[in-house]
Amino acid sequence: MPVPSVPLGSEPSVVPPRRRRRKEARPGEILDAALEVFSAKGFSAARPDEIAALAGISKGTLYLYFPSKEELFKAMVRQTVLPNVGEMERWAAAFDGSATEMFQGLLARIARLFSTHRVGRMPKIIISEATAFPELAQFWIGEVVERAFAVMRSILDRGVAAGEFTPVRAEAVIVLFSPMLMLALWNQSIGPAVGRPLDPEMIAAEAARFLLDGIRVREEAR
Amino acid sequence: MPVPSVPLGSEPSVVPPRRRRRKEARPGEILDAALEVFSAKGFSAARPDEIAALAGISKGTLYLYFPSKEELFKAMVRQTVLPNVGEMERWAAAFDGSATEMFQGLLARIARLFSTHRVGRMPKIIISEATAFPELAQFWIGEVVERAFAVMRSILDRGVAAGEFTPVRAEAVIVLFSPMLMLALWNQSIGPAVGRPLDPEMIAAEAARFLLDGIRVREEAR
DNA sequence: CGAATTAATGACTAACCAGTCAGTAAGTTG
DNA sequence: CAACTTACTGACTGGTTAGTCATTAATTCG
Repeated sequence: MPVPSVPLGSEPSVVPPRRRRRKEARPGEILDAALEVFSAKGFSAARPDEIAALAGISKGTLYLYFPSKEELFKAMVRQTVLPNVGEMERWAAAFDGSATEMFQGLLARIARLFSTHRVGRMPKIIISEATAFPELAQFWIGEVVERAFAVMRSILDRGVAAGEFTPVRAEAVIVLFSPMLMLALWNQSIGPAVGRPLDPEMIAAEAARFLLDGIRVREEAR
Repeated sequence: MPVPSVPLGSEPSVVPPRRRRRKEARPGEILDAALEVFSAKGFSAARPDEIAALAGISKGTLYLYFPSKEELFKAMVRQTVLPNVGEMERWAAAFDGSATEMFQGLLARIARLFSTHRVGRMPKIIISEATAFPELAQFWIGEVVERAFAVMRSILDRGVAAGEFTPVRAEAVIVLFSPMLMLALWNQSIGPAVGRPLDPEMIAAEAARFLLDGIRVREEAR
């Protein structure tokens, strides 16, 4: 019996030979595995052998597609992050509503993205590795931070123009993002280690409330 | 000339022999060097040889004082962090003023601490290593996060009691800390790699403004 | 079907590194 | 000053790992 028989009732697909040639599918699978392992262990502790095994290939094959561990790491960051930035920009460009609603919507969107998609793991990775890979940090600033800040600025400008918002200085925009970043960092490192995850929706809602109106009681009397 | 002469005008201290016996001073010096190297490279990439060299001793001596790299790491975290938490608690207990002033004061204090003292490097280290050292994350939660949250809660309670603040749910307290944590993380990883440090005082002031009153314009009209 | 092409493999190597320990010398005691 | 104690050293070991390459086998083409 050289070829194992396919069990009755299973998919009519072919039984996979030990070594399949799948040049097109490999890079994506490798990058998926790399995200998994890099985000769990950090750059130095992640082993190419483990990434390869998770992708269902040998280490030699991994090095056929990526010239080094470092290049693999950078490619993984690009593939994970860039599509999501573009999508956020399109959402912002098409948004129809008040600046307040848009601000709340942006935070809620980021919270949902971080909790459902693996981009949520990127802030932790970038912060951990920025010192060792300044080049990566520069890429991150240019391709992610700048573009996210631009989206936030467009919301603020809309709000100021409509008389909804007070002006906000450019250097302080990061403060408006900080609760969502904290959420991602917490849920990807300290939270799981301690069994106390944060609820993304609740954090987004509370952050929007604080940042829009603050925790002080409104002065009713003049 | 077996003993090199001390140059005129220099300190009247003895010329250090190659091997000095300084049992009392070593642990502290080693922990300082460890903070330096661990915060620059992360746990896995930091080499005991390098830490020892920075502390002015050999690797063998390092292992005389700490049984392993991991124990050295934990001792370094404890020594760096604990004294500062206690000081913050004493400040809070002695504070005399409105809740608003206390909130602003706390953020300003944290900003100053992070920019002048090496505790500013701890958030990055903890977040990076929490997955690999769950035990460390638990220590951090219990000894730092809980106590910092308690200080913040005391401010919020004072504010609510005085009619200054609206009530804030316990799970959302982290949002009030997030700008200061973001500041520390940025200035210890992405910022330097990209030549764009954040100004701590400005971030503290803007964060306090946003969190107290929000970015929305106050409704003058009823 | 047989030859040619190339995707995939995994044993190998060169380098690295945490931790050890036999030996050295600084300091102490009688 | 001699005998002793102990802080300190650094060459070494055992284990690990990033990256290589000769070999194998899946696929294509004539």
